Amino acid sequence: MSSLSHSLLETILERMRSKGGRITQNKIRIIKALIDLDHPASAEEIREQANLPATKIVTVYRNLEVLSEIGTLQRVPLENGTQLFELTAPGEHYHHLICRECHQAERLDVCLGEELRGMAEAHGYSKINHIMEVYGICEKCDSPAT
Amino acid sequence: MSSLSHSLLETILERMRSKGGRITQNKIRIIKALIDLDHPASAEEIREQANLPATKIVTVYRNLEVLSEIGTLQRVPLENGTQLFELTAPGEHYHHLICRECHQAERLDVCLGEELRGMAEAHGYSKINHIMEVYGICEKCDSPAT
DNA sequence: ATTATTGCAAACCCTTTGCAACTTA
DNA sequence: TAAGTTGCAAAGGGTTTGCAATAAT
Repeated sequence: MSSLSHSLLETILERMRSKGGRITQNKIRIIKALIDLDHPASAEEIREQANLPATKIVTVYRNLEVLSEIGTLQRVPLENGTQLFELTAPGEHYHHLICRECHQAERLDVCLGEELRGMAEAHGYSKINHIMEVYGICEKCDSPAT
Repeated sequence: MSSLSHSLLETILERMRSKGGRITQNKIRIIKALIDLDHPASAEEIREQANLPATKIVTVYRNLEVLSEIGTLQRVPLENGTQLFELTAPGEHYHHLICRECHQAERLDVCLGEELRGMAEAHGYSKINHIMEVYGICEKCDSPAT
């Protein structure tokens, strides 16, 4: 009952505390930035959205790592080998449609999770997860340069 | 009729020639190595399989790039942000079940290509492709250390 | 006080690039 | 011999690490 009244931010902060972490302004702003962005973004974009120009990018990465450890961060691979970061509800994950030019990303409502888990287990694998991302050129980027 | 008698190696060499490329021992050995490996591998593993200890890794990358340009190379992202390379029939692609410890990878017989293309086009995207990879721990890596 | 967090700077890893020397067709 | 390929060496880009200084509980 009490947990139902918890926002995602509060839930995350609680998880951080319970593993011995301390709550800093950086952490709060970074989590809020991820919530506001609501789509995969680079560490740099996250720092900008969090309005933390003085905070070093190392620190952003370290805080993203903390989010990853408590199971509430998804890493989204791009075709060029870099990655974006996205906040998820603990234990959840998403799939996206990503423009390979502007990196705009929208969530897709498809997931083969159950099927893939079944196949992987049949092959003797454990601790299974998966990624699925769709890449293309969005309408905006496809229109003739003006 | 004539093309039916072409092996994948010959097909690829022909494509290379027709775009002005020259056929070197490096190219032949790298392609053969990819065919023999028959699963995603790193540039370094490919050089080893090709038995080219004297060939610089730059050259391997450059030849992989050529394969990519003629549409017969797939890049497989790992969770750690690096990538593996795999030969495909021109225009084809695969999905895999990959051990996140030993990087052993097997092909999976699933593909949502059509559905995803439809969804992406409905969102106004063009030049669509996608990745899907399943990660886990294989039986070998999961058994207690001996 | 104790322990986590931050900055600094350098290292890291894979990959790419510029340029000159060398092959291949 | 003209154009593609290779090696060399260095740069690149995103990410990580060690260490000392700083800040949160």
